[in-house]
Amino acid sequence: MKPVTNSSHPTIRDVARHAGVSPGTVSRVLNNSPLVKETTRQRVWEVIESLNYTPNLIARRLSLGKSLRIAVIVPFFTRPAEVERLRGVVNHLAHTQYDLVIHNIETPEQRATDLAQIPYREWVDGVLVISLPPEEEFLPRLKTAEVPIVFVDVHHPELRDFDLVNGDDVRGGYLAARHLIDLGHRRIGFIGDLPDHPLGFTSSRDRFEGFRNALAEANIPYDSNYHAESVHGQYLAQMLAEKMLTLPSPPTAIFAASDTQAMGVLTAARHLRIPVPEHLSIIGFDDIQVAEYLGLTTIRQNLYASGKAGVELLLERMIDPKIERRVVEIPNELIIRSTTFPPNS
Amino acid sequence: MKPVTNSSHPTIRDVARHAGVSPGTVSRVLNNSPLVKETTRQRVWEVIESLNYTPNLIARRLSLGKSLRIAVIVPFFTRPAEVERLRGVVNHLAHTQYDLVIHNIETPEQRATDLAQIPYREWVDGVLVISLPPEEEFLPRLKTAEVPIVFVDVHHPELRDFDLVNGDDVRGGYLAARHLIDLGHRRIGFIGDLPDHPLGFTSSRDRFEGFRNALAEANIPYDSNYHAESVHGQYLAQMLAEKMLTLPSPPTAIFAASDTQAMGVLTAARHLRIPVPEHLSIIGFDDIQVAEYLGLTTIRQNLYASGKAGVELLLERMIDPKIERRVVEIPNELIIRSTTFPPNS
DNA sequence: ATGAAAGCGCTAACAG
DNA sequence: CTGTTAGCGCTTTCAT
Repeated sequence: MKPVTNSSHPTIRDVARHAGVSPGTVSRVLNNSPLVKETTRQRVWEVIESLNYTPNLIARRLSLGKSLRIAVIVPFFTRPAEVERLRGVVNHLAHTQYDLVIHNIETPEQRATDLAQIPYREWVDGVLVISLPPEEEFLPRLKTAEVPIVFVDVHHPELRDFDLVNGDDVRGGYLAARHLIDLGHRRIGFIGDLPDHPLGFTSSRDRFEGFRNALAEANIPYDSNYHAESVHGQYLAQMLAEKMLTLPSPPTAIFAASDTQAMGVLTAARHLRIPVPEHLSIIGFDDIQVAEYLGLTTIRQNLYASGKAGVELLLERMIDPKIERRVVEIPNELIIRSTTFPPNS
Repeated sequence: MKPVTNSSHPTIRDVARHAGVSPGTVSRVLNNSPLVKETTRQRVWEVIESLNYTPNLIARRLSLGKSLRIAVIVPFFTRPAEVERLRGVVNHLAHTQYDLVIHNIETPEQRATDLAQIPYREWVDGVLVISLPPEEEFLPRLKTAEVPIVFVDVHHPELRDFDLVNGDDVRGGYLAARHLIDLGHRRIGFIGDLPDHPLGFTSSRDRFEGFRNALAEANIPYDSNYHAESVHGQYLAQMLAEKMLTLPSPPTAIFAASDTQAMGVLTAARHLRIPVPEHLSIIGFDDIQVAEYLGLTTIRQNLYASGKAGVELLLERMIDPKIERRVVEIPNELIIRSTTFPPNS
């Protein structure tokens, strides 16, 4: 064959020839084997540098039987929250010999093919799944996968055997509601995602659960008028909020399951000329970048840390698959800014 | 050797044995070679499926002498604008057999090592450089690189030989200033990045150039009081704006070289209780996602399209390195929202 | 301490 | 149409 090989690159054999040693020795030098005479090592290194030789990673991978790659499977990776997690992943991985392959998932079909095939077809050494609950039918395959898999920000009862990195959405929702209740609010609305998201996201549902817990604890009865859900998005949240705020007895505070949706609520208030926070308190979730600009009170998740923790767990497990299973919890934090205030009526 | 090979994977030889053919034939089947009998093809496919065989890409790469990977070198990839470009890249690449390796650059040192080494050490088949002007000393290496390199959003006089995808920042700046001038503004401020950015970004400078052109064309003299620069960032832009707006004769409009900086200007106006747009018009650049929420008038760059165009050029050149050099221009567009208005005085 | 040689899984030239 | 074979560049036993 005549491979379209990257042309003029010297190979390990060239180095060996120039240094008057065997390829094996050069390999040993490259891998810092202790069993090579100091003078030889020197000579080899000199040749390596004069030839500007760099090992071919692909050959190395094949020979080692390792791909030196990890895959990250992430939905809508341009969303602010996912990007921040990814940054944690990318930056941490930059110090290692591992490559990152990003699989962006935007439909259930994509998830199906990627989750099912990646561990096999792509020959990766590890997989990081972010924010993406697996479908039931793939669970068995995942459990018997030959490569380690770590889940970040996915809550699923069947993941008891995997390393996990999670924020506590239930607790986050509780913190948000608690804050409003402590301020004196009793009529509190919730705006979140539909519970049956095609990709099965659970965060909105869990945040709502925490929210309800806090209300129950404060003996505030659940009122379905104060509960609205739609497909994720700022504009739809705005519609829901406008409806809720024109109720005969509107809420004095609204908890949005994400900052994006909180922005929709802010717009609704502006349209209806309801002063925030004087007549309406608003709290979001995530603490995405604009939240600070908007002065939005919110629940912060340390997204960068969660991405970083995910790779760390994965790399450790790749080194030793038998270590005990770990669950890392990334704590949420209430960030009080200027959209929450005691109720006015 | 005893490679930690991905354990139980069948190889091409297993398939061959089970199908009673040679590995070569299996390879031909896999690669859709026309020179294989239909019945054989069928039989081989059956075995492939029953064995759940999938080819080892690493071996394939080594044998082909191609890495089937492309590298993208991008600064601060979490910035909204870069993310959007990346999405164009990732989504377009998902349909191909190529992997993406992301190199996030945040310092000149990182750029130096990555730009210099990637084409060699990493064995990639192509490189996409986003928003990152090369340092002079690396230009020769880039020009003689063995792999195709495409630059997206980098303006540099020495890039005459490369495929390029660019927005026209000068024209964008012109459009922005022109819009303000057409509204009747004469005292127009500019807030942008420092011209000597360590990574050599040129966009702010070019936008300013277009801005000045428009002013000159309208016979508005340049006033250095209305010109302020600092390190990129919302808060610093806010400081500059506050200073500019408390001048004895403050500008009636401000052009910020990015939406992020425009947000700083908005904050400054709010602090100083200057009504926008009645007493102060503000126009930004980029049309990042929040711009719409804020009602910010801005210059839109079609970022997704630029990322996509970048990979397309790259893939085409990888197929045929001898095609004529191309320059794709992604047009800017003035998006008028509610932060610009005729001057009030 | 070093060389020789086999092998990772695949492709492609060559022969038939 | 198909089998055989060499080889991609590297690592790692096994000898010496």
